[in-house]
Amino acid sequence: MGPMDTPRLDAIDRRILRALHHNARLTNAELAEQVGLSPSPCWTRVKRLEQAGLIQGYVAILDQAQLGLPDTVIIEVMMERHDEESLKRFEAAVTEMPEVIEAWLVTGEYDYVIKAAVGGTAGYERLLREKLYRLPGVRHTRTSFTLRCLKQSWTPSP
Amino acid sequence: MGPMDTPRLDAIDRRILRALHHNARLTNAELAEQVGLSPSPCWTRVKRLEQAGLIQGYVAILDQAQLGLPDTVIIEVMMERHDEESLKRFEAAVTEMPEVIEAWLVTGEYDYVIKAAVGGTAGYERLLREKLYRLPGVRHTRTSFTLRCLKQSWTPSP
DNA sequence: GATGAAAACTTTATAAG
DNA sequence: CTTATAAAGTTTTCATC
Repeated sequence: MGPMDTPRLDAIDRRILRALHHNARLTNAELAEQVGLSPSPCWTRVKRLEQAGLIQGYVAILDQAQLGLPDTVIIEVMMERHDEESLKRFEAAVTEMPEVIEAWLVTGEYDYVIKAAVGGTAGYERLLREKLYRLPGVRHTRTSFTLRCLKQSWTPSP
Repeated sequence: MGPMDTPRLDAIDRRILRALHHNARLTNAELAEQVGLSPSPCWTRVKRLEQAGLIQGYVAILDQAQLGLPDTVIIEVMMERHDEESLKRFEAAVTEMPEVIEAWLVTGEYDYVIKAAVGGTAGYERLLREKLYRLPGVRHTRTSFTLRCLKQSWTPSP
């Protein structure tokens, strides 16, 4: 089930990836038709792509506004101390927060970039004051509120 | 098919969302078992959640390294001019770039935040010099290379 | 909400061209 | 690769408790 050595991708593989990236619930028959193959080789290719780890999984995309968290914020975090201990604790805590959608260790002026879903400025303030700033080692943060999403993909276009 | 008025979510709805957020290819029978319902009411709820727009879609998650774009960068962009015309052209161009995974209009010092997948520093330089800086109206950018992903979700945890 | 049943379709495997 | 076959499982609808 883990990643194996990278297979070369031909045009049909790319069409399969694009189709499933767009709709993960296509049936094999529908997919085969879309990519111009008969069902049986199509099925073989999908299994090969899954086993090669190229397809990592299938997820449902939910509406975060209807889940009560309509606003997306991007928070950059600068740490005071950079010892293993502080960073590990910070990372573990951030990973556990349900409003955190994405978190990266990055190069540059700041140490981490976090994308979170919150309910307005009140929800943001709560996240910042009650959660992030209570974690030891946080020196400074800098936040951008998102106003509009221009593009949201879940992987680069195949 | 579009979003309707928000239904209240009970505990079972949340379990359905969590399960499908984790694996969008569960069969209705498997899902029903996981959430403690028999298949037919489970199926009715899923359809209701889809029609309410709470489930926006189902996507396959692909391995960007195997697609030839192993590195993720976060690029903040400051514009020179903020007239409708310049912004529209910029947004249209960014949206079309296959390496751009996500792009937001934001508040704060910069105007846009873009997440892109590139092949190393060479791929990044190409994106910046051959694509982003050729767009009219771009004054300045500031990039963080990501070193490690701590968390990657596709919506906040239900 | 649960259950059960039936028809249409899907998955998965295999065989043969 | 294609077409064809077949068994097992799944979806979807509908009737009934």
